[in-house]
Amino acid sequence: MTESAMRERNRRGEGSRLREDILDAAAELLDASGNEQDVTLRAVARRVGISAPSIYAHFPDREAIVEAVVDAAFLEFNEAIAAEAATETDPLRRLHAGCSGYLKFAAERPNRYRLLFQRRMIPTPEGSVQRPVPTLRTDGFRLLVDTLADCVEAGASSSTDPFADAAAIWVGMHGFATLRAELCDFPWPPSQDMLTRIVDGLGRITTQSRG
Amino acid sequence: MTESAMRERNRRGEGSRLREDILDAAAELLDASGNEQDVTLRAVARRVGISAPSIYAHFPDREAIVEAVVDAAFLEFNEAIAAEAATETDPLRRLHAGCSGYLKFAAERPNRYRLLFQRRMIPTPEGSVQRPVPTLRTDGFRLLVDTLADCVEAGASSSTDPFADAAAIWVGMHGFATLRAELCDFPWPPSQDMLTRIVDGLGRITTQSRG
DNA sequence: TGTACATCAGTGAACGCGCGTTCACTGATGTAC
DNA sequence: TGTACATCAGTGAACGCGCGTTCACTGATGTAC
Repeated sequence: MTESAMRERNRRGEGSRLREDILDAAAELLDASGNEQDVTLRAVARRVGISAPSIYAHFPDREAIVEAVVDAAFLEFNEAIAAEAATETDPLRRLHAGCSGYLKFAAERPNRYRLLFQRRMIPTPEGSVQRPVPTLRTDGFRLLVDTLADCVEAGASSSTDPFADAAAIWVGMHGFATLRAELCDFPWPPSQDMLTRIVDGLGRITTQSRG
Repeated sequence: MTESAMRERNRRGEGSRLREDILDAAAELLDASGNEQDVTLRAVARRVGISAPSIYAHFPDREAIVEAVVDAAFLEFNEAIAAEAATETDPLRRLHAGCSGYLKFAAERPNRYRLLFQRRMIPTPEGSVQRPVPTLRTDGFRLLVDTLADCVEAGASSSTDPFADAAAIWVGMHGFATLRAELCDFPWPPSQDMLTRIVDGLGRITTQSRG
């Protein structure tokens, strides 16, 4: 990856392509280290093959780069789950498929996943108004609630509070995704086993619906 | 906390008291910031009220301080859970009490909790032997497995694999503890509700055992 | 009881490092005439 | 078709900062005689 040697100046009007390169480099750095603090302006610049100040044409500061990487990661994450869920039509199978996509994303890109839900919150400056959570960051959960509601309607779940039960499933997924990444030596049951335990146990899946 | 002004030199033979002060300061810094990277040698020294090089009499490097704080945190954590569990004799109630202690610790000292299971693993130097996980770090889980096994014996759980089901409960606890700390704005169900969902759902608690 | 001295518990200055950010600049590129 | 020039896409040097770590040191304190 001697990209620095290869990179040549963008042509006129194509300056914004550098923005993409910066985001890609930042995401790669994050995947490699898992530590947000390692995504420094200078490290990103080195990886892209530009000088550090060049970044300021596209991002106001270091934080803005990371923030953009998070948004991109959420987009990928949502798409990965939705794509997996879309392979099934039966609600219960769709629920499992979506959750399987969730775990797959977390297993394949653990550091990217960490970025989504384990990021240190930016301390809100005193007196400032709390920014609302962008819908981008809740799409995955909404799909989960809807799918669980479909399961109830289809008689596959006895849940009386799909929102709360979906929250419980999410909690289980997240716990598994993060602990498995952190404690590789733990004798985890097979991923499919664990998924079934979590989804069926927390989603109040009725026994007879599992043929 | 103008401790720096108050601190005076230890008497002869009491030099090791500084070690405790350093650990306390490091733990406090961590509680305040939640970011392990903020626990710098110099910040710790400032908080204790000593010069930075003084630390080297007690710790070989910065990493060793954090490592010692982690051990101390695990000790506290295990004791908090065991103490809560010890308030009950009925296995199922003991299971709930222990898990409640777990969540309480995580809620009261979220940054200390993060240190336990969300710490970036130290990349093992090439060719070095992997250190075995100290029992200190698995005591909590062992208690969980044993208690769930007691529930099975008492007829309160239909689990056929207490280890795997305990792992699932742990996963749920951890997911709830971390997500709740990270996403304060999410409309979480009450903590007790969530605990019941997780423990009963993943621990295969039989309906009739819940009076 | 007095005193020389070893030891203990630290200090202060300095090192080189990588960082975020600023500033004045440069040189290629497209365009107006 | 040629050329002056505005603009674009960056660069290079410099700033002040806090960091981990090293080194030679200091001054109080307890102890051997």
